[in-house]
Amino acid sequence: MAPVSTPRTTIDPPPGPRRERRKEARPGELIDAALDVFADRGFAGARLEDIAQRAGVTKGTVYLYFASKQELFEAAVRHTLVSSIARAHATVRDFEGTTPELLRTVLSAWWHGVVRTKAAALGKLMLAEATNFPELARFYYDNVIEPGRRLQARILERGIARGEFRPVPVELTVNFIIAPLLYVQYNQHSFAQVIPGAAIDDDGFLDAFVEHLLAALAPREPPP
Amino acid sequence: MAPVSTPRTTIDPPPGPRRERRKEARPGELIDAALDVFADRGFAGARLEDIAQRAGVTKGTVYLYFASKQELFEAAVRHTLVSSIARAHATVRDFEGTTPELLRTVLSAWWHGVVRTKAAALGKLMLAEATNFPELARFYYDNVIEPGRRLQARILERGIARGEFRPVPVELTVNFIIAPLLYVQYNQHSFAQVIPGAAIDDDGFLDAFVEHLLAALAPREPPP
Amino acid sequence: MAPVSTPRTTIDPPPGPRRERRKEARPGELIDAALDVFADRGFAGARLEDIAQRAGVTKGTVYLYFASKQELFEAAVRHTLVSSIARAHATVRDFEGTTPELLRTVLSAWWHGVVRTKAAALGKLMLAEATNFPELARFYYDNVIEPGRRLQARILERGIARGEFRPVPVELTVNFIIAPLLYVQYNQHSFAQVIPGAAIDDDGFLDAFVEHLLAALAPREPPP
Amino acid sequence: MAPVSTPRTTIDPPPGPRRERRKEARPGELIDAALDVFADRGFAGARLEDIAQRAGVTKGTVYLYFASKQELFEAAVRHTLVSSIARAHATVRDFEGTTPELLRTVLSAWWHGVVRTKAAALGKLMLAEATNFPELARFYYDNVIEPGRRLQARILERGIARGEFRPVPVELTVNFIIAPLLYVQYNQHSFAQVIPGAAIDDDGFLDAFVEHLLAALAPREPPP
DNA sequence: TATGAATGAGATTTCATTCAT
DNA sequence: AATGAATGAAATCTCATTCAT
Repeated sequence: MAPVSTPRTTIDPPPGPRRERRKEARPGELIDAALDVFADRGFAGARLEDIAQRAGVTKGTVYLYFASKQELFEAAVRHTLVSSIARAHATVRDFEGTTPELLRTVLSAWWHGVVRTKAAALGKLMLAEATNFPELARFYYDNVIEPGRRLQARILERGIARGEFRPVPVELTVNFIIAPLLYVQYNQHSFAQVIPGAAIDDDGFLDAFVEHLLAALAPREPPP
Repeated sequence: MAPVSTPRTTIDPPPGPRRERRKEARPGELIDAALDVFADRGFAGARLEDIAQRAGVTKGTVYLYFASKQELFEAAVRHTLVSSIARAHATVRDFEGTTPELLRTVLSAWWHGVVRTKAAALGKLMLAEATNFPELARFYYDNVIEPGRRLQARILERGIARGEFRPVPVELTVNFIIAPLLYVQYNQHSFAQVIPGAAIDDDGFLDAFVEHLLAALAPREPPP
Repeated sequence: MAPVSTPRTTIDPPPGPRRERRKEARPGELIDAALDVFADRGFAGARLEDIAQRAGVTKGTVYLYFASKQELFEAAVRHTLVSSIARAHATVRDFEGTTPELLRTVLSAWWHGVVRTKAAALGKLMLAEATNFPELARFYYDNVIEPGRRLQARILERGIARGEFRPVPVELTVNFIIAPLLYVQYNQHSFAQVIPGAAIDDDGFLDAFVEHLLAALAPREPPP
Repeated sequence: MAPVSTPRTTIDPPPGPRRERRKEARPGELIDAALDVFADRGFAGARLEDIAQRAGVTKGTVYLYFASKQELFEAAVRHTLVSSIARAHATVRDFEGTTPELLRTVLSAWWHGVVRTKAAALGKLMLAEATNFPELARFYYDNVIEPGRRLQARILERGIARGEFRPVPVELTVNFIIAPLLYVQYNQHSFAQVIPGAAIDDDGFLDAFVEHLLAALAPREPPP
């Protein structure tokens, strides 16, 4: 039962020019490559060499842009986040329809814009490395998890206030909304990678989930 | 579980009492220690030295019981999950009450018997290492995830058949049941370790969740 | 004009047992080897591998006893010093003869006990590395240079007080006493190593120097 | 001094003005910077990057003028010492005053023209690197040390011959003249850099030393 | 059975050197 | 002539594994 002891397949170098000067593009390319490898193997399991190779450079080059493996890791996490946080909030603020519609819209955005995106890998990565990188974990928590929870909380409160949802304990219910999507997201970058049957790609997932949620949140009929 | 070269994906019955009973006291301590450290730092990040120290022995001793770091890892995973699965299935088979009660019983067992237990660390660990240990991931999937899902599916089907639940897409709905508990379980061994506010200890969690589920699954009032 | 690009002559391992357990002796052996190599090549130029090999172990072993190259360096300097400082002071305190005799005695002790000893290498080494290791330099200065100067100053003062030496500016004159011996000491571990003619082994050196000093310090004949 | 493969151990006359005059401005700045950094950190410890930066260029530029770090090192050593040697010899040959006056003149020239000059750094540098660069050491020895010693020897012989000095063993006594000045020179670029109290700046140094020497060399009063 | 000193392969990191621009 | 991004060899350091005791 061998671990994937790194499929050290020596990839043939791309046939392009060997020394390409890309000062502008490099950090981004490195961060992309790093995110992939870190998400795959974890921080300790990722080798600088693999990251460099995936970015099409040699080990030394990485150190022109990042002072250490750890700094590269943090840069990868931070950079990937920053670009995907802002998007979500705008949606809620200005929404004018019913709250069920709002809920569906937000979850759909997450499902289509994150869960199956590269940025999704970050979730599992941070979950796995939180204890090793407490400060980074805090950063992630403050900028992703907390805002995400607040977003859902606000939706619930809106629905309750408008009589579209029954009164529920908001903080707890937030978990029931967040968890299933996260579950799929984690899975996608874990078991689903190595066990074909484990993937939950079903396009009906989102519809079923929204339906499930709305059923759970629907105001109770007053007894006649 | 002796190191065998033929990969097995389902669990053998626990081995009858053999001669080497004394020999098996040590491995247990090692496995406990290993689980802690692996869960904390991941496979690559865990140092044999730390594991040995936590078990109160020296590095060399580990090799008297496990041929390699990897075998120790696999043993820790296998050993820890052997026990708690079969029990649950029996519960379902023999349960005589209503399905809502059954659901509550099973989730309560999970919540009190796993989520806040040491074994819970395993979940996050396997999630993080699945891509590095495909065969172990398969083993875990076959023995934990799949059975767990089947268990929930059976409950759902029972409820639907008895008219206690409305008809829902079973396979998808299973996710909505599993995910919140897993979410808490993961959290407990990740962010909650380093960010005080992140823990979800609320004792009301289970009740609220069951209530939430039952609301979502309740049969619809027939239109008058 | 090639540098001695490290005569990387792979020394055959000594025929003794390959894994020898010498916990007690190791640090000393390593320090000895380190002092040699550092004195030869300087801190940056010395390779851990060379030091380890000279001590008859492998690289990894060095790290069982010293946390880093720098710590090994500092340990080598400190340890070698400690053992050779105390000796000198005792001599002066209890001396009962004339001051010229005392001077001869002290210089002779230095010449025979240090200049041609292994510890002598330290002098050149610290001279070369002082700017790279300020704290260590301070330690060396406080424990070797300063005490050495004070020792000579005391001798001068004794001689002047007893009318055996003419009055001279003590602090400055100390330099004229110390420098020639240091000069030989430095040379021995520098040019003399690679240029045969550069060695100053002459056994007459010490006698000539004492004679020279006494002439310089002799009280002037009062004009008749 | 062009890089030649045949090692030469004595200095050629400075090359007549050639075509590449402009090209030689840059090397000068580089050599100055190199001398500083090499003297500070030693050969192995000096980084091309630092040298380049101090010279106000980038690393790549260094290689337009010197084929390697080592060649730069050799050029720095050679270039720096070319100038000041010949001058001194002329002084001795043509001096017309008393030998004590000659001694004072020569030592004064060294003190003011070298010891506190940038070139002084070279001394410590060569002392430290002699064992790493045997041929360069030989070059330095033949062109600096040996001539320097011969110079002092000639002065001593002149004094003895003219009855101004008492008969002393010339070769040995040379050491007693050279060493104190070298000692100060070394110090200036070593301990004095990091330990304020260690500097020997005293302007009385030279006077005291000459006085000391003359006392040691003064012809003995014939016993009455 | 247990130890822990020792090993050595492999990882990260540094930096002299190259070379396209 | 000059740059500076990129390379890659070599150094330091880590740690799973071995083995004499």
